[in-house]
Amino acid sequence: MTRPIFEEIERGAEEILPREEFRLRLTEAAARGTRLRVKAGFDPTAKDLHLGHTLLLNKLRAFQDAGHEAIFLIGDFTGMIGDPSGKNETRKPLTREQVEQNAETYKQQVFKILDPGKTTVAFNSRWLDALGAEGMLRLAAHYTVARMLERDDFAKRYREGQPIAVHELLYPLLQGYDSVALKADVELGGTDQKFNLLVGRSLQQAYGQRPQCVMTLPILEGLDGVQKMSKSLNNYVALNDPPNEMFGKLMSISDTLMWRYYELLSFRPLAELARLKRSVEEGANPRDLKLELAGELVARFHGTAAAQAARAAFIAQFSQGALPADIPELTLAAPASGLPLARALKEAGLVASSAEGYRMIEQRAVRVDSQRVEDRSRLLLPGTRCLLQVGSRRYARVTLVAAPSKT
RNA sequence: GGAGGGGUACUCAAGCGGCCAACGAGGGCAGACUGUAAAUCUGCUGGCUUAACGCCUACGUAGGUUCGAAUCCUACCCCCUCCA
Repeated sequence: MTRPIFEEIERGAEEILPREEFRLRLTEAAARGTRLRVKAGFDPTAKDLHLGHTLLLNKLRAFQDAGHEAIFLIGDFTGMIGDPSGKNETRKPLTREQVEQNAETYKQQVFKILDPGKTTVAFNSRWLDALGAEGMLRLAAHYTVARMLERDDFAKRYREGQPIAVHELLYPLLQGYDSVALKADVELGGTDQKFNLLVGRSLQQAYGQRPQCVMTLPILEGLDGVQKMSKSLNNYVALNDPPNEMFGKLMSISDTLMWRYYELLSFRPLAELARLKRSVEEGANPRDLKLELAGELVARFHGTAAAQAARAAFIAQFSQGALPADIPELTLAAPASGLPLARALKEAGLVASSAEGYRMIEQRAVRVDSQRVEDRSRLLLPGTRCLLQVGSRRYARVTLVAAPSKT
């Protein structure tokens, strides 16, 4: 019996529709030695992939490992139209150049997870450009307004009198048509994509294809633990984040969120997660598990050595109060009478303005050579060299040189 | 085409001639507390400066009235709803 195969593929999925048919197709493919075409679409709006995207990518990878074909679809065409986001706002349309640039960055990043040999990268402009007005209308004829308004966010906005642009109603059709063009067997997406994925299913049927199965995956919360991880909310961990930064971000999540990340991002067996939870209930410090989690994820994208180094640096800096290793070195010009500290902070890039610098000093957040400074009129004299700190994360080492006399 | 409503700082949202750099909430930053957290409490949150005063810029855009406007007037731009 091939039941263990189902378990591995289905792990972590929110919903599989229809599940029986999904299993049937897996079984058929195994029996015939064919590969299923598994599609996941990405908007080319964000430049950098973040951990939220990896839920989908990991699942694609799982399909690949089971011998199937992953189709990484970049929605370049729809990206240029402008896409309704989950927040009931209309995204700005992107230019062709932006889209191409973003797509290129995507491709470089996805292969940190996907197996290039079993991946097809596709752009939906290839068939959507060619669709034309006639094709668009024929496509639109396969769906009704009433059914389109069944989608949760459309229904809500319509009910509350919020605007819905017509092209937003067409967007799911285009996404669904992607499945037709690709002859997808399975489509993956976040739970917020459920409706769109199902549109693909019915369009395939309308075009005489065997309709795809859909698998939805949970939406990953961002570092704030509340809203979904996204670049625009600045609560994300990008795959491109340098190891130390990635480690630090992961350590800053709440204990509650840590468990969520363990469940969704860690590759550890479920039995082990249960064991870890028990150990915390028995008094273990969750911080130590957070170190483990951060280590696992950093290692996944940067390698084991980098993960160990990041962990050591983190402990040194925050647990033991050591200075970080990579403090920027700067040289600032100071008049003979001295450079006001607040301005030095600004010029060193530690604060956005000297007004903010003064505020930081008043709030007892500023240290010079590790000594807290509360005197806002403090001057830094030329010829000196010192370490500036704002809060516990912003550092700079500056050398003051005499400024050429201005007048 | 007609009628009505609206555009305020990162977001939401008050203000409707001076006390408004603009209530409040969220977010962000900092301090205390800690496990680096989270939660909680406190403070800050336009810029140039500063002991403080001050000055400049900002309430869709451009003008105007006024000693004085985010608040009144005019024109324009944009958004939303309803009717046709």
